[in-house]
Amino acid sequence: MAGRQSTSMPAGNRRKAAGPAVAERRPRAGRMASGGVIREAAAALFLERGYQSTSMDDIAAAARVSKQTIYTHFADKRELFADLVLGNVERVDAFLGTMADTLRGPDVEAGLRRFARLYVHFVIRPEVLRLRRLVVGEAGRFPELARTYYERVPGRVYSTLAQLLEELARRGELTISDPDLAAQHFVWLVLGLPLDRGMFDVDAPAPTAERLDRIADAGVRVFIAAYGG
Amino acid sequence: MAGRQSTSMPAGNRRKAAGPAVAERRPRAGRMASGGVIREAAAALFLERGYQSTSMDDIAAAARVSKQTIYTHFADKRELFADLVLGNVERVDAFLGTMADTLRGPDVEAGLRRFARLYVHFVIRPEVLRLRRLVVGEAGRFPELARTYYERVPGRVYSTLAQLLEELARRGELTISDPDLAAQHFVWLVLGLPLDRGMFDVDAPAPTAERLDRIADAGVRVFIAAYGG
Amino acid sequence: MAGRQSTSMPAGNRRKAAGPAVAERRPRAGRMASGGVIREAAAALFLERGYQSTSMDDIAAAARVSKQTIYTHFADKRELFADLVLGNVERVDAFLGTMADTLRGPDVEAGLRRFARLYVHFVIRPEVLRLRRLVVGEAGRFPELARTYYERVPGRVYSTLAQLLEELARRGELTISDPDLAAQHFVWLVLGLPLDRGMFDVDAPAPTAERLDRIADAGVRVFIAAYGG
Amino acid sequence: MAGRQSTSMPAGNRRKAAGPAVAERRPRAGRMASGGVIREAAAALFLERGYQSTSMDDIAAAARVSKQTIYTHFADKRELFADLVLGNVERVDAFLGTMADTLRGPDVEAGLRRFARLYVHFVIRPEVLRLRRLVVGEAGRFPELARTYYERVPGRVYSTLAQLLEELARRGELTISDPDLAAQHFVWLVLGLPLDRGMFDVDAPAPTAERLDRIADAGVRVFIAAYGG
DNA sequence: AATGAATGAGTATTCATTCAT
DNA sequence: TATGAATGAATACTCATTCAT
Repeated sequence: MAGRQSTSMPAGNRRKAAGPAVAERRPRAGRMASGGVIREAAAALFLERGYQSTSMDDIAAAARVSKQTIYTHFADKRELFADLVLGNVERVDAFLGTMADTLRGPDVEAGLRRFARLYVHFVIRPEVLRLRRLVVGEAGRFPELARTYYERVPGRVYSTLAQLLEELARRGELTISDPDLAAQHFVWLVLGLPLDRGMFDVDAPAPTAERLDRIADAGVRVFIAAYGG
Repeated sequence: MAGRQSTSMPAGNRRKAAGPAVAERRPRAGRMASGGVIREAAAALFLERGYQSTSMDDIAAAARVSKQTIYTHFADKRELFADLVLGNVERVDAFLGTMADTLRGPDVEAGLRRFARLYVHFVIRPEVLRLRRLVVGEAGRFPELARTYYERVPGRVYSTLAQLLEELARRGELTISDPDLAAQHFVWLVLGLPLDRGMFDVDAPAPTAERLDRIADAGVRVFIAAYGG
Repeated sequence: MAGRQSTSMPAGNRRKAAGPAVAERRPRAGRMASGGVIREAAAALFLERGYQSTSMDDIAAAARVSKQTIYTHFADKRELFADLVLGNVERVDAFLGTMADTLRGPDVEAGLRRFARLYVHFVIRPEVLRLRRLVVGEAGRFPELARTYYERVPGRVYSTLAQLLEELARRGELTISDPDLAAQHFVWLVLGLPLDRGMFDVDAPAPTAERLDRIADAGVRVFIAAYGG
Repeated sequence: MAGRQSTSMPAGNRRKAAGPAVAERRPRAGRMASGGVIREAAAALFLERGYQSTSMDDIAAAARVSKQTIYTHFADKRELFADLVLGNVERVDAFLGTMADTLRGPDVEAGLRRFARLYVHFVIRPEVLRLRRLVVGEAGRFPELARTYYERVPGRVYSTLAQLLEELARRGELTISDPDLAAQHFVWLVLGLPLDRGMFDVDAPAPTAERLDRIADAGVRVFIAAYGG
């Protein structure tokens, strides 16, 4: 939004007064970065309004770019959407690293608690919830994309967690027969309540950090009762 | 929901298959019952294609009714959607009753297992998953509706379960300090894995009954380890 | 206004008369000037059929342009209508200049007679009457527009006339205490009869030039009897 | 509005036998008055929103009557409109009588002044202006109706006035060669300004009674200057 | 006389995408 | 690389009118 055109001309009647000289033009600062600008504009709009309610015109306007310029960078609307959904998958890597670090330490339960808290706070962020809603809601239209998102984003957390749990089991810190299942139990004990609520209640204020911590801790307690020692 | 049309044809592409004779047209008697027909047609299409991808024309065609007839029964498209989402809420009652029955019995763990299996099978049905995806995906456009759905459908299961667990605790069969939280733990231990996967993977074949049972049982085992006796 | 299309065909039903070959289609060059074409087509149709009875489809067909092209040039139907009503206001300027010239001369009554004849002929033209009917008829829907039209078109004539009359009074040629009122008397003595009839009788043949001149002269005679010397 | 039909019997309900339980029915208080109720509802809506913007549904709702009941009383929408426009023509008679009375008296100028005031107040009433706008605006769709309205309503005033003026001229009170033209001059001297403004400015507050009287008096003064003695 | 249900044609407006420059 | 102009098909919703009861 915000002060959208540097020219002082009352936007809208540019049509006729195209201007004589070409040099005078070029209002856009960076010129080249269109791709990124478009990507960001599209992402913001998709997350805010959904896929179908966001038009290419909206995106072009938000990116301050002509519609055709979008098509220079992206084949079609689907691609723009796929870019939003899968474009930041690599960011998960960072989280995966932190995850391992968090879990490490002499006190297993404390480690699990640290990770549980980290994870629930991460997932409950509004933009993550919105993306999740978006992907789920468009799963009918983009089945492949939804599946891929699942594998690449939460799926990688699950499998990494399973590996780490298995390691702890091998070290005798936990008693686990099926590490994948155990990972699922851990995740849903911690995430189930706030994530489910968050998916349905759009306008609800996010739970407070304290509440999230308590939920995480309670989940870990149950997990330890079943898999501890 | 309910078997909407005895014909197995995927409503909507009738246009081409107009039939051989023109005389064959107008099979509908002329009066009555349109409301129900429309409701069912709309429900089927919404679940199949989503809200925005289903047009009023599609619904009219599927219901074999003129478009305006839809508008005599429903104020607008939103109302038709709300009808799908909240129109069958009372069916939950039946489930709630069964639920209580299922839990009853001398062996607590066996009761929980029966319920867990019942619940997971219930929730994993394709039409339930589709409705869930639909509501979540349109939560941005229909926040109130999504919230209401949450309260009336899964919410009622949660609170009923919490009551039943509390009762068991009072009878000394379980050790529970926060029944609502315990109910959430139970639900997500059992449902988390298949529901999460089901939400994202549209085309995936439903898990086999055996697999679901095993998942349910495993969840109950963890629950008992934490809350048992 | 402006002779809009040289073809005498009643624009709009070209569809059927598509011509023999398919290659013949798309006669419009491809670019440019659409704005003007649309404007003219819309004006002609609005004047002929009225606002509500003219559909955007009609306009698009008459302008030989796709419907969406209309929307790239004009925000909505209202804007197209406003363009017709206020788009040619500046043409009044020409008339205002002529008006002053006409009135000038040694013989005041002769000058008034010249102006009266000019004015009545100007106003009684079918397209002016149609526009007047249109604006009045849509005054309920476009109150602001009707008010503006009144101020900018007849209103400017009235006030210019008042100024000129005041000048004549200052020179002792007329006796006028309230120039605005005198201008109104002049205008309605001359215009009242033919304009009122013209507003109601759509199909009536326009009065002959002689009849209009006689009406104008008679009006001036009354005016002079009251305000002369 | 007022019961326009002199027959007190409900048009034609003999066809069917009354049936056994006729007394029990009668949900509507007045039963018979549907025609009138519809007429009034339609009139109010047409005047408020215009012809095209008033739907038969609107009228049915406002009259608290089923849509089909409207069609029992009126052939179609046009007839309902014609009824509004021409249905109260006979009221002009009352005005015509008053008009003659008003003009009578020893002082001609005073009589003309009385009539001028009466007339301008009559015509400037909002509902009269609205009807006039409506008829003018729909003159394209209902040319015959507009012409008839003109003849029957203002036209009768004009011709009656012409007769009365001619009589005065015959009595030597005025000097008039063309009574019809003189009547037009009178009418437009008095009405021109407020009627023209009133037609275009929908929302404008009606002129005060004093202002209208002053306008009327000024018009009469000009008329007398030209046609007096 | 009155109704509730139904209809087919039509309303303004929006869409993702392509073309010539 | 970027654009403004153009498009055809689709969108939700409305209309005056008729049918069977």
